[in-house]
Amino acid sequence: MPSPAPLRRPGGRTARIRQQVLDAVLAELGEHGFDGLTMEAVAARAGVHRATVYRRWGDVGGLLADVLVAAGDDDWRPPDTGSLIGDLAALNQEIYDALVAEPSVVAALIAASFRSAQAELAQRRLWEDRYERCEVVVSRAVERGELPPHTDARRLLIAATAPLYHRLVLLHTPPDPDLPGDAARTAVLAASAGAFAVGGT
Amino acid sequence: MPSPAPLRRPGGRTARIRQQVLDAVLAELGEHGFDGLTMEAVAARAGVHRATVYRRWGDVGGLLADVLVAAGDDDWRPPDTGSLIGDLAALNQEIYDALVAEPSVVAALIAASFRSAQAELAQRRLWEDRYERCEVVVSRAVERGELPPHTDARRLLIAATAPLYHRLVLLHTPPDPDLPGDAARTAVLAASAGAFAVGGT
DNA sequence: CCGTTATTGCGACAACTGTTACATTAGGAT
DNA sequence: ATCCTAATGTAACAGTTGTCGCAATAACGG
Repeated sequence: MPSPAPLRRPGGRTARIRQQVLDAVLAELGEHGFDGLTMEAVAARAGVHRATVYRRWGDVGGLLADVLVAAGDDDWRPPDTGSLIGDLAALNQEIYDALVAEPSVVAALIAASFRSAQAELAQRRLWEDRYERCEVVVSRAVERGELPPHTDARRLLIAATAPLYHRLVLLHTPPDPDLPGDAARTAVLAASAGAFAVGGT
Repeated sequence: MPSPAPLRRPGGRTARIRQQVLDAVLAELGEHGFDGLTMEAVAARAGVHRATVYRRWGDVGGLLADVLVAAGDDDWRPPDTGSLIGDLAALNQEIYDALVAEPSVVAALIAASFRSAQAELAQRRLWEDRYERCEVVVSRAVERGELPPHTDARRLLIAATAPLYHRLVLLHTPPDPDLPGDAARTAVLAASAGAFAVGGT
């Protein structure tokens, strides 16, 4: 006889409460930013008792981790504009918009990844997923003949997007509308010069 | 009669206690990372009463901000290897070493900048100072004829260093010894292609 | 519909955090 | 040396945070 199922009850109330709590987290995040995110406030806004939130999510990091897991369940796809520079510029524009939003939920999630191992792991998985979905941008460019074969897609993508995160998230420089396009153009130039060639080709 | 001096007493005991506390912060940071940094623990290790730390620094962010201010008072200069690629690679190697140290004080300070406006401001000033000192690397390369004049030094430096921070701090990918050199090489290729040209030249 | 029990609500509790008033110490000037 | 007072030490305090045992509720299987 197989083990008679773990006897979990994810239906009805449990699912409803999870949704209420995650919504409350996003709302609190939007209003008070990450620093203002308290277990107490989340529970109150969700109309749930403190103890419930503590029991199911443990701490703020657990809450954010669950939010990140839920955020990964979408059908996002990278832009498809017909050219590499266009795709990268559009992708960077999306990132830019998310980062300069006030307050930025994305920035708050990044901040959270420094305070909780759970959130950090969820964050890493989400990012891995996003970059993997983006690799098609590079393969399409290769097919169009814009790039040499054996181009390291990941390194190219990181070169294109890293300056955005670095300036807006770490350096906290004031937003510059040229940033997305400039970074995209720089990466394409480097790629054309063979900066991301892999193997001995 | 001019105002008779603010009547501060920065000498003797006050200076000594500041040093004790800042040392304690770095020590705690090295042992328990940023999450383990408590006002209580810092005070205890410094042999000072809690109330003193609260009065002078306010909170953890204030402590880190003061550490960052103290960290800026040094005579650091960027590497001078004789070539742009060499300078950037050496610079990136310094950054790499600081970021992969376990535990990394630099990473902890970055994390702190997300939790405290004070620390964030101090961090921004320190970074501004560092990047400014690095601009000589670019001007030397221009003088040597390695780069066209009117090259945007700041954008070049950020393009060279951003991938390091992005991978190691945000993406948390495992350390790769090739990273510093690869990022430096990519930036130089882009620069040679005129990616950072400024003005109409 | 009924019974089992996972899940939540509830309230009390200890531990921790940050503040305050007052006493004590020591820097700096005369 | 002596005085003034800035800076620190001390202890008590309210507010917050996280945990626990127990009662109430509702999901799931029959």
